[in-house]
Amino acid sequence: MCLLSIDEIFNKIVSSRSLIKDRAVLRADYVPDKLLFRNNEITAVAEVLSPLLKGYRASNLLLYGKPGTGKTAVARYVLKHLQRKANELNIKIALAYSNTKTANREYTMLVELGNSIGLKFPFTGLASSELFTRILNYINNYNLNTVFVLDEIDFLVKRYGDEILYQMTRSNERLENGSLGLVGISNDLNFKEFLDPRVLSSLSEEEVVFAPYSVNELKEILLERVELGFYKDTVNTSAINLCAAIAGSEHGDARRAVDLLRVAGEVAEREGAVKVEERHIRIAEKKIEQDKVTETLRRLPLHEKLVMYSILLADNGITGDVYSKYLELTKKLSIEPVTQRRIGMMISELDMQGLIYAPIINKGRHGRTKKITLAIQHSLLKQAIEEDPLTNGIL
DNA sequence: AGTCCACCGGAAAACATGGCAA
DNA sequence: TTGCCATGTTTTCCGGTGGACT
Repeated sequence: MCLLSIDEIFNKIVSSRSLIKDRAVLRADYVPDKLLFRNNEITAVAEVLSPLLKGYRASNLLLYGKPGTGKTAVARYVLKHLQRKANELNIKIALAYSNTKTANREYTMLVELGNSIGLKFPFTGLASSELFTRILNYINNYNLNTVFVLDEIDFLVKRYGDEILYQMTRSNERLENGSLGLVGISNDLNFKEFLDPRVLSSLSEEEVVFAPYSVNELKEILLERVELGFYKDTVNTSAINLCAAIAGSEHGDARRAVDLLRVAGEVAEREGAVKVEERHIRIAEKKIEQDKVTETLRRLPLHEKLVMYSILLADNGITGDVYSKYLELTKKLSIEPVTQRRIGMMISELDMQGLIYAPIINKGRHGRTKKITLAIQHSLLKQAIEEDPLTNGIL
């Protein structure tokens, strides 16, 4: 595996010219001092939130647009400046941000929001409604004008329904002091259909729609990042163009463009290149895809990993085959198997995550089941199994 | 025309986890 | 502590199903 001695590795790194000057600038969540091409949006958001500076409640606001169109960046940007201004004027406001996709549970989201306005909560054990009541009490007691930014709100709604949002939109009626304004951010343009009309009308008191960046705009954004993040003359112009073109062809996604650029830079550095070229972008494109899969696999719970491996063993198998392989594996590792019903659910989940294909097929006399195949490279899966101390016993 | 396979997927019951209040 | 509660996960139970086969 390891062909180079550790010394050689260090030497190579030291001697190779570094291309990247400031890695942080090249991360997708970096918020620049000046956001390009989003002035209208910034103004709109700032106007909606500005009443806070006078001690009034801010209207609820819905931001939507495709991924990587700057919604999160604009929200954070405005929040940052708002907080700064409030400090300057010595006005007490509380601003909280939560990404409901990474927070992934209603509970975790409330904990995050509570924490960032200064509350402490236990990890588990409380009802969500209890958490929420506490948050409201806190706002009430300290007379805070508050804004909650709920990023990727469509995720929350699709998974857990809009009950919690309903509570939130109604909370101003429960508050005697202070206020709670909501900023919802959604990637999905159709997610409104999932909302109760009462919630929708309240949440979208104001709306800002984010249009995708054009290829030229992407190019400008990349040029700025290159300027800040790379040393002079280390990125080929055609590489930048390619980067912008790739991201542009996928609904003008700036996040993707910046990710591509960073990874390409790393690839080029590692191979000791003098410049980032087009081919580095191509390599980066593949690498990002693979890393995403590896990361998803790594995060999979034990039994789902076993299911994945069972699918590999029973290639082209149907649910029954996969389940019997799975039983063998659990026996080998001497752990308790779960029921086939549960495995069926896991298979559906893995299918939704895009790790496997599991269409239902009819074989007439021979029943009705799912035909299951892996949707990822087998080697990546093997690697993930190997890495995990809980599963490497089955190899 | 009717049977019957091999599982799907909904619903509810059972179990587990962890805070709270007394 | 102990009993209680809410939440989340897994099991149990079971009705449902499209088409190859008789």
